[in-house]
Amino acid sequence: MVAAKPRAQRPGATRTNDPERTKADILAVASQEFAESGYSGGRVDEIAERTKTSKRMIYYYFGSKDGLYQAVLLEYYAKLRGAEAELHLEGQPPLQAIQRLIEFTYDWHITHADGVRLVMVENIHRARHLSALPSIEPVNSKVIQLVESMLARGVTEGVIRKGVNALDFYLSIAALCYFSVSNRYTINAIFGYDMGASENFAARRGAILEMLLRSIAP
Amino acid sequence: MVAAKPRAQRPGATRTNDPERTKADILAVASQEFAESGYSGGRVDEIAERTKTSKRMIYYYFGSKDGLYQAVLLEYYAKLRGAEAELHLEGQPPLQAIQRLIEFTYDWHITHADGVRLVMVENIHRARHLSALPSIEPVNSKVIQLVESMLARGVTEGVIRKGVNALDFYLSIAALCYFSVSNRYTINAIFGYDMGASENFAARRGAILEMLLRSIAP
Amino acid sequence: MVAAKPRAQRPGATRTNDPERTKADILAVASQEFAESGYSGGRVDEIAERTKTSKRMIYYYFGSKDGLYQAVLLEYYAKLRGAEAELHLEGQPPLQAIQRLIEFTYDWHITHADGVRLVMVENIHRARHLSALPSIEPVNSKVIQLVESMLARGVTEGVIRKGVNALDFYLSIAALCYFSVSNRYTINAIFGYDMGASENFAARRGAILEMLLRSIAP
Amino acid sequence: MVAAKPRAQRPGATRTNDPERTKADILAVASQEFAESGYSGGRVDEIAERTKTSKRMIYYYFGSKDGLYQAVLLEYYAKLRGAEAELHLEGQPPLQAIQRLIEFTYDWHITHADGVRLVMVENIHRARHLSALPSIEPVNSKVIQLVESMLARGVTEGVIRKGVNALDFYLSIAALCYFSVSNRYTINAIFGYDMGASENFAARRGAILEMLLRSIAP
DNA sequence: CATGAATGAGGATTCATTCAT
DNA sequence: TATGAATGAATCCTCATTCAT
Repeated sequence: MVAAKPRAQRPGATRTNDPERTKADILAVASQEFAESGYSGGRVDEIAERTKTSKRMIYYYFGSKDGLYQAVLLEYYAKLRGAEAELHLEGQPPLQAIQRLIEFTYDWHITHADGVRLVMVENIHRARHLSALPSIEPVNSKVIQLVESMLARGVTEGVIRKGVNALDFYLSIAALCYFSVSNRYTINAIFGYDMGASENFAARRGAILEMLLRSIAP
Repeated sequence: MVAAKPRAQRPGATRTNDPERTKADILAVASQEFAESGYSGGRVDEIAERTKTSKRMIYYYFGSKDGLYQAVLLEYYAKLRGAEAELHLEGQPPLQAIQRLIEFTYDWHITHADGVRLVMVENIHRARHLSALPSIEPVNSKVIQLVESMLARGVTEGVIRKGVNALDFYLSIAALCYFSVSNRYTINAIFGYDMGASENFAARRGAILEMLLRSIAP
Repeated sequence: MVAAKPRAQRPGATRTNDPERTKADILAVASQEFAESGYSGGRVDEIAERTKTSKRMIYYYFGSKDGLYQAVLLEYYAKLRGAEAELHLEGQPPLQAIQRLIEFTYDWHITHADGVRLVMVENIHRARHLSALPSIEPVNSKVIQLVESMLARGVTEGVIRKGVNALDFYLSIAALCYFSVSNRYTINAIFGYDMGASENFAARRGAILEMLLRSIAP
Repeated sequence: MVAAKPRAQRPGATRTNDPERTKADILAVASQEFAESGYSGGRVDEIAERTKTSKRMIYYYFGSKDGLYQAVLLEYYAKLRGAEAELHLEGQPPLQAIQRLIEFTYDWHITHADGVRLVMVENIHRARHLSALPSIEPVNSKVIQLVESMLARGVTEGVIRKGVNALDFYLSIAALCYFSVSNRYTINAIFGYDMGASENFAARRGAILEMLLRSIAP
């Protein structure tokens, strides 16, 4: 007949027979889609189309759009916590460790814009999906305790002033690093400055680092 | 002949015949809806239902969902810029002016969570609607120049260190104040600390203020 | 979570699972609807209701109202060209072949009033949909070349006068046969003569045939 | 938002105050609109916008979309009949009169494509509006009687063959002339020949004339 | 495991028409 | 006579999801 194109699947869809690969494939595409368009704006059809498998598999593996989105979130946080753990800050001198943490946090956000967008989306939804996660263990972070011990050591060593609250300090690190990515577009529209442009990376990184370190100096 | 005759009006519907009120009513409801559910998740039907008028009027005045959303954005930014202008920071001593700006920015975000959410939504859309606004004048801010002159005066007076970049400094203010609202839910889910809870307002406000002021101290 | 679960199917709805039948069913109903009410006047809802399937399937198979209408057009022209090809005029004596073509054309239009109406509708739209058809091949006709060769043979055999242009002659055949159906209603309203009434078929058919044959007689 | 609208004008203030002009203006725009988009496709809003007056006036003068369309139809037919009457064929020699009628009919259709389109639209609607017209007198034509008398005189004078039916002959004239305009677009799409292009006017006009005259030659 | 067909319930948008002034 | 505001009822289209095989 004519232009009747019922989202048919690709004829040569290779039957993977590798559930883990299939799931990872779906997850990767879904992550992009949700990061790009939000939860409501994300289309299951679209995800299915860009996936090597069919739409039915999404439901087979993830149950629902909601389930898929949760899986995407979980994967993002697991990856982030994994990277944090790799830092091995415990053994390092406090100031150096703190500097490393700030730089890592900045670099992570800059290189994981999609993740930042997922977090934005999730906050729009008041962390509904995150809270509904069966196990938040992979999401939980020990970073606060870590910062606490680093600050304490720094105070002892006389390189950090007394009275810095670890939670407050970490939230400030997160805020400053996150904002560069999260608000890139509105800031650019209003102030004509693209925080996300690569030529501005280093400067903004330095400014954030300096501000944070000065704020805890003795 | 093929007569299609509209019925009487909705039972309790008051025919305002006051376009400005009607538009303002729609805008207020729409602002809530988009802040709550995002652009894609926001429902025109829902907005119409919570409005004194009908869905038809939304299209009569705003043309489309897109147009309505743009109007909502514009209104938010106009309100923010208006409030900024009311501060009259120019005449004040530099440190005091900066403190005032920081406090204002923090308070504004805390008391305008819906606005923060709109900005989040708009960033998800890469500021597409903001950029498409016919007149961005009400959106543009002179705050950077203001900060610049305050910093300069502070340097002259010896109360602020040299080398602080105005744009960087303002972005940091914005980041720290914005984040408290924008990421309230994910932070709470992960760290068990509610940045948005009223009992934490003052503490976080103080921490931010201290950090920012220390970072520019001589 | 936000589960939206479709109910059971329509009580009497038979799930065909036979795409070709489903598509053909939709096409048949749509053809009637568009012929009856035009493109703008044709209602997708109405088509869906008279179909064995649901409105959703129209979009599943044809993508849009436009796509459906195009498919209807294409089907009509394919049918017409198919019928033309069945005539096998090549082997027949020229005058007989021409007479056969005229009679066929008249009869076709008389018995395919809906098709004529579709062509009217399409001309109102300046053949926009026809031109946009991805494959116009089934629409293209070889009838002009056929008429040309018949006229040539007729001239050689001395039964047809020289100087008759094939395209002009065929357009006249088409015009005379088409008009009987296309303008049936306005002509009847103005002259009180119903070209489409069955008791007038034969007379009009004879008049057209005689006129056309006389016009090419030597 | 915009400033409040001015009050209504005082009765008798400067205004058009020329109902006939206003009506004619509306009618002209409506004629174009309906010819372009058909009855269902024609938009009252669109007509109002292109008119010097407001939408309300359309309803004031014509009552409804239907009434407006009827008025448009009536105006077209009145104009056509008026032009026919201007021909004064009665006094002329029969063949010359017939040739004049054919040429007039051809030229009229070619130069009144919008009228042809209105007739197409009306036939799609099975002349429903034409039939519903309160007075069809302006629509009725005496052309058949005219042709009848011309044919009769031609037979008497020996320049026209016996047995030509006046109604049939006139319908053929109409068909051939009308088709050039009505089916311009589909014919062009299928055969690649633009009957409506000015460079093809004369040729098609000649072909039609020759065919019609030959068909009634003794 | 896999797939293509199928679907109910919305979702945004448009239309002719009337009302208050 | 004139107009801007207002509206109910469609109208086209989309979405997440399930069924038969």
